[in-house]
Amino acid sequence: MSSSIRAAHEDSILLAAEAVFAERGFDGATMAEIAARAGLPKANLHYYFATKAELYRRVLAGVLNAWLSAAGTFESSSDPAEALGRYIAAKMDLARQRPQGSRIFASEILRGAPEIQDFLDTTLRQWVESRGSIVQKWIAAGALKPIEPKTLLYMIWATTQHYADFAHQITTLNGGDPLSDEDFNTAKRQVVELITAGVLRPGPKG
Amino acid sequence: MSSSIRAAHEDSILLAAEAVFAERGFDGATMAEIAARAGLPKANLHYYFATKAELYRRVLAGVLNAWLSAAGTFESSSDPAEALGRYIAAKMDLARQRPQGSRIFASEILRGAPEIQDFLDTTLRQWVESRGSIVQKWIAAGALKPIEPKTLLYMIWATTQHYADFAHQITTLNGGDPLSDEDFNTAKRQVVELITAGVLRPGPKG
DNA sequence: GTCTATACCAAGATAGAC
DNA sequence: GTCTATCTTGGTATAGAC
Repeated sequence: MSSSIRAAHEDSILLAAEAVFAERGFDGATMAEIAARAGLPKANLHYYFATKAELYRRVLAGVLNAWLSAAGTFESSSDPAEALGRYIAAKMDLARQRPQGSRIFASEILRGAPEIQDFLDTTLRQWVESRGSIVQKWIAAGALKPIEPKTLLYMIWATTQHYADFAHQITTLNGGDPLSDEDFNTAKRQVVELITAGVLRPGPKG
Repeated sequence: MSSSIRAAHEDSILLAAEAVFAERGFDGATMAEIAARAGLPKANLHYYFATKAELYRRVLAGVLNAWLSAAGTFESSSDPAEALGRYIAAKMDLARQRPQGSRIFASEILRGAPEIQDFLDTTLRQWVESRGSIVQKWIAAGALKPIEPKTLLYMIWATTQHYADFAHQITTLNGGDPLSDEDFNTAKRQVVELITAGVLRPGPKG
């Protein structure tokens, strides 16, 4: 490794930045707090990342990568119920394992997506088009009820991401304790069942 | 009216503040921008609202009132399908008519609800408990599939609020144009059908 | 190549004018 | 009672030291 100090410091800064951006949003986050969590003097951050916006973009890149990874689980190969169930489960797992990423994404959209408009216009749009076609195909085959594919996708995104973005509210309504693994897994199963039961056409085979 | 100047200025400030807080979040919003939109010199705002936080709290109060208004449509009187459908429709209408309020609420939860923790702990918690009991009753009566009531409520909140909170993403995926009234009403109908079809027990009567 | 003292600016709040 | 010139703070970024 050519410069292990740089690599190590960049890593700890990115880790700290992801946490702070998730908790405070872009404007609420301060370089001082990120530096403190990274264990570095605040002025030092600007040596590794020229501006706050650049650091934010680097964090966002990691978030979008994780999103794409989960998005890849939506496959046309298997039957609709299995494909949808797998995708919903993957999105629930992502919300559970990387809640900070989901919150940063939500915050970015709320602000009008100044930094990820390109991602929305290209990658996301193509993904929605391709998966929308798959849903249309399933509908045409009589496996799903007729529905605008985007309505289904939005419901899946909204519901799964809610467990990350509104975790604070969920915790409050859970008596102040974060959802246990057991409760979360129950929710995951019920979300999968509720959505699939809602869209699957009740066929002759039941 | 004892002081119409005060009343008029407070109103325009609150209106401007709601828009700016929704677009930029608490930290991103500036008194200068709020003042500009309200058509007042910036320093003047502090005469009507001592601090930025106080102005924010006043805006939040209006947002929570609108939420409560929609929440009141969840009634135990009618049958489950009708009650759920009515509530989901009311939440969709709220998201359409007051998207800024939904965004401010989302942003506040993302930040850990520093200003509305009391609302979550008291009003919201009681509401969830009472409506959860209704859902439990419907399940016991065999009208709904067995499900944790909160899972259902979270799905309704997440999906309906998504149309306000992620409107920018939805617009992008709609080719750059905001959803038309027609498209939105179609989505509303499909969301109602999808969720009710997902939770209603397929009874002998069909 | 790595780090820090310092500059500069924007934003919220106040003291005091009208 | 209404409004504004001014202060202060805290935050990003830089110029320059080690």
